[in-house]
Amino acid sequence: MAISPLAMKRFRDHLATQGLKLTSQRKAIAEVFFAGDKHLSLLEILDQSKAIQRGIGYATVYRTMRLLTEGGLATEHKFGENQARYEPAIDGEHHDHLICLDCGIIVEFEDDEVEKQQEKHAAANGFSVVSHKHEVYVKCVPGRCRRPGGARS
Amino acid sequence: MAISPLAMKRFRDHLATQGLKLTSQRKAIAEVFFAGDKHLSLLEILDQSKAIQRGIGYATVYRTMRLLTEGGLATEHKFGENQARYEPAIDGEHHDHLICLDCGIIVEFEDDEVEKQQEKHAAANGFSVVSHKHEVYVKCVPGRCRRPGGARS
DNA sequence: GTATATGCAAAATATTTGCACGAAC
DNA sequence: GTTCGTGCAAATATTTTGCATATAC
Repeated sequence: MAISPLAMKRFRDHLATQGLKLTSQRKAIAEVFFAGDKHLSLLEILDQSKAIQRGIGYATVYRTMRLLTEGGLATEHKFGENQARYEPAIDGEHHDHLICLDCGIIVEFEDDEVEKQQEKHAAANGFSVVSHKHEVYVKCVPGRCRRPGGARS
Repeated sequence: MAISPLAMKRFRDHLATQGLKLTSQRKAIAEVFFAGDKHLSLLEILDQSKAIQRGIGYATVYRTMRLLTEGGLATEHKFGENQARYEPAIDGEHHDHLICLDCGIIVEFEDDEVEKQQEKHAAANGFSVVSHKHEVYVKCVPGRCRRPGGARS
């Protein structure tokens, strides 16, 4: 599971710009977070980070994820749960989600048409778009359910 | 602020069907909820309900809203807050939201094109759409900000 | 009269913060 | 050396549930 060097660079840059420090904890958290497994909760990030750097605390993960979120490097979601999940935010790119209520799978998709419509409605109401969340809750077509190995991806 | 008789009827029917009882508390909560002011939080519903029926408790509002949500009469949202807000669900109808980060206004819109695209992506991945949440976070175009009277609408 | 509902208060979840110690720059 | 970061534990915020009593049917 190779971590995106690009994302890591953006992280380093962001820290440097803000006069913040790159600690071993932040490095571990970033490695986990940018490594590819998506939509992790704070606890999941904590667990995986501890495997890299022992002794990391929940609060540090919490604060690091807030840092990433505010810096535009992460996006926070609440997929119908009462728990936040995070995914790497890749620059100007954004995608929407299909969330299967049967098997828990989360599939991402992008759609320019939807983007366009959003802009249109925003403009019509005197707004400009900052960001959006678009979550489509679905169920498996019978016989086509692909339950994941275990964890949600 | 006239309460929708249609919504009320659906509520009564739903209760009857499930063998549930129409209590004075549920009536008060439904009156508040279906009266038109949208996107209320549990506490807001509680407060307004208490004006109609004194002595209502938070747990009752909580359970009633869960009842409505599970029955398809209400939709739960978390507009970036860590607090749930509810809005009446009008049958097959669903709409999306523009949420202004500047002034807090929430504007609703409907878009068949977006619906269509959702269906398309779901089908392409072997799913069928159950429901969706589409929230577009926006900011006011300079000079066109219309800050609300106070409460969010 | 019986089954369901309510209110209270407690428990369970999640998030957020204060503070003394430690680490990065 | 100074500033920022961390971990722990406590404080908040929200949601959820247990249980004895009250109410709709």
